[in-house]
Amino acid sequence: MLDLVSKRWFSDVLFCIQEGNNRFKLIKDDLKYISDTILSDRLKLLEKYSLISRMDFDEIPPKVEYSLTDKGEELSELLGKMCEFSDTLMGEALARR
Amino acid sequence: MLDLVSKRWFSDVLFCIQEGNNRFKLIKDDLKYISDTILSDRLKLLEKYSLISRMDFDEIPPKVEYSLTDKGEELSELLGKMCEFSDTLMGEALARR
DNA sequence: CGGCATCCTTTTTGATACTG
DNA sequence: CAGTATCAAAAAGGATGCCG
Repeated sequence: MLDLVSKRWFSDVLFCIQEGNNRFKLIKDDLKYISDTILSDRLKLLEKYSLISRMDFDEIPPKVEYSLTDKGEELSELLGKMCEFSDTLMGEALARR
Repeated sequence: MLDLVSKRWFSDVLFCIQEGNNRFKLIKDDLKYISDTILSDRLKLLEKYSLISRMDFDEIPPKVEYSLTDKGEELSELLGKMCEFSDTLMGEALARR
């Protein structure tokens, strides 16, 4: 799990979907500097561990929608806590300089 | 923070110290495959963010003891929760194969 | 639009030897 | 004992071009 969330962009993609960016392009545009390769990989990982679900409409041009599963929401909350914790930590580390 | 915990051995070292391995060599022996370089680096990071405290006895041969700070304990708990969560996730992912 | 394959760059990790 | 310095290896990330 730690290996997972520690991957660059992983949490970003998760949070991004949570905020309603449910299409490949939407996520890509929202995150700006993520590459196709990485976004694709992270989506697969998220799906592999049932953190998101992938809905393919089988249309041309392709249309695919992503959404968080309950587990995804749960993880998102945990990560949120880590981020809060992180903020206080980093704040103090900065103040100490 | 995520960048931090995602580094290889980072959480291992944290947990290891929590379990009472308070010396460089003890940690190294307990984790077996960690290199000096990495252990040294992780200890510095942990100290930098006040997750552990480093007590140097200024003896020869050198004697240094590490222990978790309150923040370290807090992080350790959060990581514990992530691991629990992870276990159920991975279990299910395995069961699905 | 939603990707994958290829190739290249950057970052991280690790092995070894050495020091106070 | 508790590290550091140096260098080599591996992993991760990214740019580009292409496809159904």
